[in-house]
Amino acid sequence: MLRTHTCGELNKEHIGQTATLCGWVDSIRDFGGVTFIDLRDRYGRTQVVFNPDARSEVIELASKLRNEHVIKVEGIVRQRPDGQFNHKLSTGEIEFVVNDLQVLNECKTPPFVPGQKDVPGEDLRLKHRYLDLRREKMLQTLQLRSRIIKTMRDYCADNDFIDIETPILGRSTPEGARDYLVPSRVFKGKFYALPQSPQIYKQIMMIAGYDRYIQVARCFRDEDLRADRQPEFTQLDLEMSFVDSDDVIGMIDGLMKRLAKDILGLDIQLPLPRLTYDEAMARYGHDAPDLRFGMQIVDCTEIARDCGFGVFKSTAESGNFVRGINASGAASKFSRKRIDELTAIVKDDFGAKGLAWFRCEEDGTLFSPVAKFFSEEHLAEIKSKMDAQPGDLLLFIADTWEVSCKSLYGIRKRMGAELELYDPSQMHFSWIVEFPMFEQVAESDQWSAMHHPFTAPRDQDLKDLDSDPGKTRAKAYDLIINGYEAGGGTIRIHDSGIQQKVFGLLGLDAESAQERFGFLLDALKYGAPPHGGIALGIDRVVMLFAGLDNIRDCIAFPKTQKAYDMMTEAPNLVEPIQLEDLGIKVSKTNANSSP
RNA sequence: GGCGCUGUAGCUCAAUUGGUCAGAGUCCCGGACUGUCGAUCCGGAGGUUGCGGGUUCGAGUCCCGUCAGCGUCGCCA
Repeated sequence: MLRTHTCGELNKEHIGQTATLCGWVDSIRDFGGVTFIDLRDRYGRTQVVFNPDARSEVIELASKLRNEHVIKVEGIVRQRPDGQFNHKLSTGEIEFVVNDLQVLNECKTPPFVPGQKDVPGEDLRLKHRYLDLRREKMLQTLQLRSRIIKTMRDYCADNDFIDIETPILGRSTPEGARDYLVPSRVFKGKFYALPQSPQIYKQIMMIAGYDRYIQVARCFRDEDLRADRQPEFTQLDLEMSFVDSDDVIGMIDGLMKRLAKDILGLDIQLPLPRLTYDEAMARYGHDAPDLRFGMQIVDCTEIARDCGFGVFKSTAESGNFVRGINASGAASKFSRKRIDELTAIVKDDFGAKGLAWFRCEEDGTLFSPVAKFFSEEHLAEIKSKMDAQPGDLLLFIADTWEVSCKSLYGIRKRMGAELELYDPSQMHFSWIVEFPMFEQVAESDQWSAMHHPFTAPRDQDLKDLDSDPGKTRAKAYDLIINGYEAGGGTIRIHDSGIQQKVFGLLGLDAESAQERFGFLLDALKYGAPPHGGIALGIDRVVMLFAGLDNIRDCIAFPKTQKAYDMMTEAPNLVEPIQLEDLGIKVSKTNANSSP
């Protein structure tokens, strides 16, 4: 080792000792005579002092030091003078007096310095990620990530889970997200697919008798990115045999309790609250609601049915819904202009036809541009149903169930943040359960799997599989943290007969099901135990535990919104010979898309 | 693919309604300074305002296109 200690290690216990430190120059304070340098590494910062009585070569060399040079210093640990302790540093009671200095490597003038107050633009950070990762915040987040994953692994190991790796080069399966494909050189014209998740492999492991499996698994989905979505991401993938929903949920409850305690020092109550899918949609308009605040959706369709406002009345009469939320105390904070902005959002983003609003005045009356279409009685009914108090703002969407859900969810989410209805550091864990097995494919009588085609229906719903597929509820559960889907799982079908039936409903005939999933269907016939599991989005969990608002900041080398790696410039062109080897001819290139 | 925000010095940002608006801090270069820890002080260098058109007497500012980053809808079993 070039060093005897790290930059976060020395303290008053070491006073008088000689030591050698290595690190990056974090800042320089040159007084002509004495010069101070903060030396930084992963572990901390140590103030390094160059005194005027040092050897002249050392002083000469020190005067040439610049930010981010990598140096090695030998010297003596000394207590700082009285009143000059730096309580922000773990090493703040001592300083390191240099006898000898060696510049291990210089640093070009960097585009930005890790210690600067203002965070540089994200494109610059991604291009020079090696500099960005030196920033304290990035270091903390990646350390937090490491601790979270370790806690997950420890917890699973304590519960007899076995960690098994599954292939990255797999087979493309229908449905789901777009696959990332890898061409085969040997089988020209054929492709591997990178796993969207290790779903099928872990089920096979159950059939093989490895009754508790986990994997910290990299997953790949070629879909458009979001703040909480990257093309490659990491899951804690977990599967158990001889279990039902409650067993898996209970196992994850325990994991969340341990994570909250070990990582955040929080005590959370178990069992975590559960909400059915139907309740979540009715109250919050979404299957991953942020439950840190109320502002629940209220259905006013019945009042609307016989009111004088044509939009409301016709909506109710056509079998659609008039629902609203009470933005408590928002009347003064939301000007006419801000309401217009909300209206634009629900129209543009969710296809709503409009946004009706009422303001509850000081005297308790409801003011609204459309109030004139309502009788006193109807206004009173609305006020009572919405529990409107003076200063409240009521917002209504009259539309289909789907549009009203999306719109009100969107508004609620925005208002909750803007009105500061919750403490951003608060953590709320919950489960959404009893998802529908199927959802109707738009404008057709075709069904698609809400989760995936191996999801088991609830036992009491088996009878509906033939008669009323839309009514069947699945043994599916999503873990929600602060309005984010942090994980989701299901109990799987372990009966090949039921599996065939579900495939049938999904429009997969026996032949094509056999063609695509034959190996799984076969395996199910060779003694498959009842089993189920879950996958947690580790990047999202880290994001939430770190209090961040995007997962790029919890990933060492993330990609941009176009799935581009600004540092390595991937994806990129390959040599013609490589394509030739693969038997691939590129017919269309996007010359405009740089670089 | 749609909608929106952003793009000005290496970096972070500023620049009334289109009119000495090319500016600050920091970084960089040179100098001063023996106790700072966001050191301080003096001096200097540094920009074709992302790119391409257009409107105008005049564009960083307005319009159109385009590129990039971000947010979002679609999409993500």
